[in-house]
Amino acid sequence: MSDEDSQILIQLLKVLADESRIRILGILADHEASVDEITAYLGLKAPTVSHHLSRLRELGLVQMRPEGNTHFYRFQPESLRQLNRLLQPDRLVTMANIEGDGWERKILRDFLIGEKLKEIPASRKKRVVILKWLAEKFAMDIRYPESEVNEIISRHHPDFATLRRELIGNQLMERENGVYWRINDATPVE
Amino acid sequence: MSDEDSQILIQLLKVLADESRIRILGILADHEASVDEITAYLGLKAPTVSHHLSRLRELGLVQMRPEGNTHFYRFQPESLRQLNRLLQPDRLVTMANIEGDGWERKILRDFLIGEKLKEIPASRKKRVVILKWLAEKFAMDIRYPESEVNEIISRHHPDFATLRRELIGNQLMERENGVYWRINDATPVE
DNA sequence: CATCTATTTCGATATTGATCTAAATTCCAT
DNA sequence: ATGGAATTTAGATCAATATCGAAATAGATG
Repeated sequence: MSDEDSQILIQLLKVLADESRIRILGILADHEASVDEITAYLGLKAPTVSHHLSRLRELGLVQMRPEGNTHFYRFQPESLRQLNRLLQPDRLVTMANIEGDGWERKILRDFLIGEKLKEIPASRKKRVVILKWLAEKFAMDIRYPESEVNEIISRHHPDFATLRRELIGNQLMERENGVYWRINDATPVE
Repeated sequence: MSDEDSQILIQLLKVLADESRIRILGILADHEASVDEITAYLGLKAPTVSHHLSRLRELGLVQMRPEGNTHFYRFQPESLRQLNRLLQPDRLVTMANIEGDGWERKILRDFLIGEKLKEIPASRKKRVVILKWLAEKFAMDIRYPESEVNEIISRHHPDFATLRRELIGNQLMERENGVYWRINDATPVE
């Protein structure tokens, strides 16, 4: 969904990022026009203009009305409003967070030597990746006393106190009366 | 001015029309980040990320803050607002109307054989170009009787009546009591 | 000073895409 | 039908550029 948004946004931007197509849109934003008329405006050959119009049409930026042999194109202003919506900073943030898991694997490669954690990442995002990996060392339905938690974490990194605290803070585990258990890791906290 | 706008707009769109750069903006819209951190997010090499950041920086989409050896980049939301402004339909129209005169020369090439008009263009815009060329056959400060107007137009095309009417209709000439004179051709009518 | 790390610069490669010519299509008119 | 005009499709060319490895730069650290 935000992935689809991202793809739509990029398609829109790619189609708009061309001087000829921008000028075509400028013409059509003024009045509907035929391929031939646009050809004259821009000094391009008909196949080129046709190609541009077809790309604009695919994304709903323009619409076509055939009349006999000539095709009249007109501008669809709503399409630009959609673009503006997708370009909101918060939309961009949610799109960026797709991070399909390709980069997660890279983080693991970077910070792990076998099962040993080289160091605790300073960046929060990287740290979450490591913590999710660490959480998987615990079974989903078992309640662990603190000593055992420490022991398990210690297999991977000496600073079990920090890591234990981070697991709680990032809601990958929960604690009550000195007993720990793993919880659903579906939604990382913002 | 609208030409500069057009160039800025296209530069902005070109820079944004890239998946990696959009994802970078998404990350930076969330929090400032170093090159290395972005590298990890995207799974790209440092030179690539550096290159993208430099392109984003040229257009003011991001800003850089060095801290020791590492460079922190942050997002500049105002830049996107500028883009939204430039994408308004009416702005697009004014940008398209630059038509520096390149296409006018093309129309003349297309419709003229020497001093003879092959045919009267059906599209209004093309027609205006031809009419402006035709108006130049008349001196600016002379008052012509209709018979002489017909004669002059006839040198270029047999249908002097239509062309004479069009010259008036498009306000390239004026008429009073059967006498015609050329007027300022500064602003074509909309 | 020597080294290590983060970033940038440089040069090369490989892909994408704007544009053109030639040919196919479709509609209109004779 | 045949021819002509407007548009689209197909194929080719050429320029722009995303990406990378190698090398240069600059800051921090011992």
